Amino acid sequence: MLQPVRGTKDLFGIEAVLYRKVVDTAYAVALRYNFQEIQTPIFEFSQVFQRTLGETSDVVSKEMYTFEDRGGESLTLRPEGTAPVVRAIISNGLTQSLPLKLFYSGAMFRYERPQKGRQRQFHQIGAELIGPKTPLADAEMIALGYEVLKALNLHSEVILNLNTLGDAESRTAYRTALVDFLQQYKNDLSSDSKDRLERNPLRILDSKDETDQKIIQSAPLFQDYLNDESKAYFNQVQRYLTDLNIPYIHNQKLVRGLDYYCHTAFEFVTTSLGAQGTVLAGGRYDGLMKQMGGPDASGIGWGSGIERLCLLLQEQATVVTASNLITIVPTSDAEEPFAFHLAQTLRAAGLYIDIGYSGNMSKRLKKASKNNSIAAIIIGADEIASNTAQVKFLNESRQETVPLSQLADFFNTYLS
RNA sequence: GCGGGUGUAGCUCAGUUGGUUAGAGCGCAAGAUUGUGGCUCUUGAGGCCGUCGGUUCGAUCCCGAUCACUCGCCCCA
Repeated sequence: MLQPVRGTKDLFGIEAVLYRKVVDTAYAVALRYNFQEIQTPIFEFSQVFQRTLGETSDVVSKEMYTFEDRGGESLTLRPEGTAPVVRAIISNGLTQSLPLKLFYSGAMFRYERPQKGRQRQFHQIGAELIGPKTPLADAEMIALGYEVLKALNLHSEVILNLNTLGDAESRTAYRTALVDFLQQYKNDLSSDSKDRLERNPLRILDSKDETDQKIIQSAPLFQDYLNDESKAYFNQVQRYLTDLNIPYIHNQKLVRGLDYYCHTAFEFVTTSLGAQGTVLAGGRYDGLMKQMGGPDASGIGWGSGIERLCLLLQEQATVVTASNLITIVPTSDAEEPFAFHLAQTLRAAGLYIDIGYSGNMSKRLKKASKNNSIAAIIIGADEIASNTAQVKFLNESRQETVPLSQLADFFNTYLS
């Protein structure tokens, strides 16, 4: 059996249509915010991800497609979009032209067990705003995400979860307090959480284990450890969102898995995709650029899974928009050359033309119905002799004779 | 990476308590219709019953492994 590689998928038909719709819609919205497109290579030196995402993160420790090329370099298929974009900014000296607003779409790769809404090769749209460190930037990025979802008519299916991870100082203070607190319950924690206590204690906050949750209830709260600056920053972001009427919930347990995040973190989440409910997510990453060897510029960005968006679009039964297709129906094989020539002429005039290929006339008309044509142009010996065509409107049960020379104008007028 | 479920036609699914040529509906193709689609009727094509191995005189069916899909965990988009 010729199977595609595990966790990969062929895209065609309605799925391909939806995929394109998502990308085109998102880019059109991003353009209104003055985002420019960027395309980075599909793979990078492994260091790009290892150094930035955090050695203990799941992505780096078990999910990367890493391989050695023939020159002995360790390369990795990109598991996410932010690190390559930041690398590209440094590589190309774009740090001279901050602020930058960049939009991308493309394939990402993670070696995971596939599930609904989770593939090994998946595709993201994403946006990064690099330079300004102001709550306005955070709010603008969230607004962009919201507007993209809105343009796809998905905003009502999704809830914005918002949190702050504070600056480095606040986070370190809280982390210490949390670990101190959890140490006393160490033996009661789930095995996953015991592990997390070492690697990423904040993650324990959103554990699904019941016992963990009970313990967490009396744990110290992040907001009590935020310094004034972090608090003020987050308050301002919230004020902007409220002012823009973007609904959200402050989810104090929202933690993001990658090392480079700080301050604002957000996820648009749906309940209708099972365990993979996160549809568009991101956050602020102030230390990333410097960590990668660039200047100390801050940034905020998000990524969104195109496949997940498409699943949601399918669930709400999106209607395929009928194009204005017209099918030319030769009454027999003898009229095919003439019909082909006519098709080319009409296409050149800007019309969408298909040809009914084989069988008797009945079959050819049937095909014109099936491909959703608005009309059939019937060409037989009589029509050729009289330089006319029979135009049959397929959803109006109406038919009229039109001179061949006027066909293009006839349809262009009809469709306008 | 861990645990559960499922694999029969392009799609949705029957079925065989182990026994010649494995079924239906939809879809596809041809015809009924020598120039008129959606409805109807007739006919046809299409399956190594996911793959490999074991048990058996004989396996699509029982057993094992493997692969894929799926649900949950982990994690994320």
